[in-house]
Amino acid sequence: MTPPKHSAKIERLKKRRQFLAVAQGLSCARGAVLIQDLPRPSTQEPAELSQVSDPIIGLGFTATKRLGNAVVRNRAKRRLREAARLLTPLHAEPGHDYVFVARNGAPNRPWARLLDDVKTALLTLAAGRGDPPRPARPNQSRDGRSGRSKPAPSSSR
RNA sequence: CCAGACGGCCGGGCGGUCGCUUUCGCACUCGUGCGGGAGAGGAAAGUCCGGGCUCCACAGCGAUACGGCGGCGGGCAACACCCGCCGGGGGCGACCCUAGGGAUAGCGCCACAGAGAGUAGACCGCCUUCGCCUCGGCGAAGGUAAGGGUGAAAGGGUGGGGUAAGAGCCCACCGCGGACCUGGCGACAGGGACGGCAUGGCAAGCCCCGCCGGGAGCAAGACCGAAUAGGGACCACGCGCCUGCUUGCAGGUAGGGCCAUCGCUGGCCCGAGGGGUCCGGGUAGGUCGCGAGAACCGCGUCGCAAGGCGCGGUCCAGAGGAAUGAUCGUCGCGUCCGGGUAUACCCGGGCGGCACAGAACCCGGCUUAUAGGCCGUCUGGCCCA
Repeated sequence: MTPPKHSAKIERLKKRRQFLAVAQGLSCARGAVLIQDLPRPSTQEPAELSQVSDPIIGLGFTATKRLGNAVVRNRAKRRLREAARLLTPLHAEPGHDYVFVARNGAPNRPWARLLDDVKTALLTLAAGRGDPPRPARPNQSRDGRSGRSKPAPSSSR
């Protein structure tokens, strides 16, 4: 195992407000997972914030009802939680909040592929190349994103 | 052995590695570490009934409205549940199904077809009389409702007598109603003097009868309670001028602001406050509610059973974006392919094959979903003895 990049404390996001806030940040979809990323709102004074970045990573996990019944949703979130436990010490940015959204295939995608999905998504976000948030009440004009420099999503097979 | 009926049970096993929640013990740098224990279901589901619990409302009784229930007896805290029995229907049978009170309390409805569908009716027919006439029919009047035809249903059925032809017109049996008798706690069953065909179906159309029923729900409810804003009390400081008094308040005024701008006039508003300490309401948030119970497991006993009683033993999830798992190996099962000879069976390999489904305050039920498998009792066949 590679040594962790940092030893940031990990917190769980628990309130609906927190999830809605992170949804305003960058996002990146890879395979069976969509990850949203937002720098943490500073709870300290600006002077204190400037010295060292806030050493906390916030994590949240979501699965919509579209994915399946409660058993399927729980299984998807558990697998994402396990993947996040293994990979966030290596690839996540301290001082950021992440929300892992389960997509189709999250409950039964081969474990190695799911780990790869999470890893590449985290790296893409760390490089600041995620997608901007969708408009709040969208008509979903899908040509609005066509020109963006987004790598083709790895086709799930 | 085959086909089937009913009842009960299980619903992946084992082992690595890494984790989560909680509890106990021990450490210490006091929130972490180490060790031990416990940690989803038969439906946790749907949220359809019945309760516990909490808050709100409420003198008692009756009536009305609304909703629910509806054979009888028993069980239960209670029920729309369960058990046993009765009536009706289905099956060769084991068994299964059954919204099963009232149609002489009243209203309403009975499509289509048909002459007629509920104070019955007469299309084809049948019979009598009369008339005409080509002697076989036609027409008119009347009597009928057996037969045909329509329909889910045609105002009892079958047989006989009777008659011009017929008809409960009369008779027998069946059916129907039924005083009463017998058995049963009862639903009901058996018999039945007598009546003499009057009494069709639908109550899942309205309704009538009997019984039951306050409302909302753990987001119930209780407690703690930050920042900010607002409320109250007290303290000291300050507050142009006038008046009043209950001596810290009220009214007026100088002054200021607004009504697009300027002048005049008019209207409205401000016209003493800020600071400190304390108090109470309340938001975010947090804690409790929260699991020893109509509990579970044995044994005994009563009961056909549901279940009751007695004795002994056990402690059995408590999360909160929501733990109870993730992953790897192996075994088991299923399926596909190839081979051994075709069935049975065996060997090798593949599988992104392994049910329905996740506690959310807690119990008792109901309903619905469910791959595969096990056990028991019974029924109908076939073979052997």
